[in-house]
Amino acid sequence: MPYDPSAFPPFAVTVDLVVLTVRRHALCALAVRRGESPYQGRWALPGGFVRADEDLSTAAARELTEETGLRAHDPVGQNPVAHLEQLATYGDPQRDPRMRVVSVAHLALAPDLPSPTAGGDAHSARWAPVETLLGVNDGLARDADQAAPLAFDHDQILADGVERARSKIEYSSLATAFCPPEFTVGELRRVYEAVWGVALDPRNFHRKVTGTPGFLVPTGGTTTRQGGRPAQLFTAGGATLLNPPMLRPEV
Amino acid sequence: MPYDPSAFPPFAVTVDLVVLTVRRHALCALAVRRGESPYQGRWALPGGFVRADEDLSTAAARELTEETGLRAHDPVGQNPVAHLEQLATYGDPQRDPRMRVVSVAHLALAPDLPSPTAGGDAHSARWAPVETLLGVNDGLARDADQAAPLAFDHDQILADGVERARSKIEYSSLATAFCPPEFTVGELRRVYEAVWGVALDPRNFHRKVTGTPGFLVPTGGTTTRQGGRPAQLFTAGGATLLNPPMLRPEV
DNA sequence: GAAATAGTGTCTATCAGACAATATATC
DNA sequence: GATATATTGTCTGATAGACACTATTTC
Repeated sequence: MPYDPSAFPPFAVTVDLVVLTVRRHALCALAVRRGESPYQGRWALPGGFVRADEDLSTAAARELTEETGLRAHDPVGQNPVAHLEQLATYGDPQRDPRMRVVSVAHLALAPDLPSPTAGGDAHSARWAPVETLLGVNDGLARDADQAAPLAFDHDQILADGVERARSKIEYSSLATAFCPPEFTVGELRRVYEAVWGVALDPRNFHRKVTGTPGFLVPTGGTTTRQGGRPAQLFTAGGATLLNPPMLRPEV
Repeated sequence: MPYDPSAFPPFAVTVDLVVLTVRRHALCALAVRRGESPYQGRWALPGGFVRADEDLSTAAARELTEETGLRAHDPVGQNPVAHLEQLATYGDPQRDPRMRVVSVAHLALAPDLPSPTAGGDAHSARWAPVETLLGVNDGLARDADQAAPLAFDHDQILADGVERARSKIEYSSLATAFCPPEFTVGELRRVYEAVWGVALDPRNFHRKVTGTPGFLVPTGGTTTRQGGRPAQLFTAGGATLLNPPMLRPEV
């Protein structure tokens, strides 16, 4: 290994965040409008530099809190809690026109929030459906506010994050990260439907999730916030891996 | 985003490689002995600096070729071909005592090679069973050549790479990356057995893999290199995702 | 009562795992 | 023939998906 600490090529290291939530039956991501060049005025993923004494996951959690007020895995949290994990690292030499920047992308899954906190140093921020941000269907899905692709390689990062979320809720209990602390089976099902973009049979879904040990723990309470017959309330159980998995329907 | 190109904290960026193969019925990883401080004389994963004009995957492929002679995904390769993918990025501020180094670890899966090429700048190199390198069973599995943990955080990186390989062969055709271009169902089964450390029923395995469309393509030839009745030879089919998956037996 | 959502039960095709039986090589 | 591996077939229990039916709320 050619370690020569005095002569290594200098890199900047950033973290970028794919923050996903489910709003109004759609999978949405947090986007911020860039206030400076390059890509000034374009939408981008939130992110920022890793500080000199900071771990990558610490930097990601800090950016998440700055942008959304969410805490990552806060064990004693009064604050809303989000799931946070490393996604992938992007280091094309040309990805930032100014200098060599390696970005360690992270994926955050959060329950529906009232409205984006345009905090930190973001010029403005919004939740937008991932189809809108990515311009699926040859750009037809982009609306007036989203005519252009995301800045840098953030389209690719967002697409990778969405695919990670879509596949990971199959074999883990991660879908509960999109739900408030207490939720019904129907609310959990609507999360799966929004993330996958499919319709699921409510009866089979109910049988499946309540029959998987450790997935859901009934709180004893009920709610009727969806209308109709009152539904039992659950919290996420300790199980993180679902066996057997909840498989995406074939297309 | 607080981009200030003139005042970003400087990082060194490296790639480290988890190169896995199956030798003598055991899952083995490539380790190199460090010739310099820190961790001089200790075993480590192969790796090196990312060059100033080089993509991360390019750097990983270059290191792989330097260390093993393997080419990553060579489309017109006479050379042996390996599967190469990004694994995860490790950036604890203390992981290298000399300076801030962020390492983008990659995972390579290769067919059994004659012997490690002690090429590049590695002092020496060897294949060792991952249990030996990781010292499972409270260190009892480490032999005389492997009394100490790997250098830096390479124990963690190796463990993450092994777990990635173990889980990924469940739902993808990646196990064929451990096989030569032509292989039998029995050889493929012994790959699964070595990677997972379990025994699989040869009859159910055969029915499963030959019944999954696109997984295996018969070449028409047969071989008897395992003894017993001649077995059909196959090449890897185009399918990359296995549906339904090949599930690891419960423990 | 109509409509909506929650929850249970039933049927069927498919699949995983256990294992009998046959095929074809080497020793 | 003994032994080893390959390959096919059979049986059984679990599960996914389709869907009938009941329960309990709001309008």
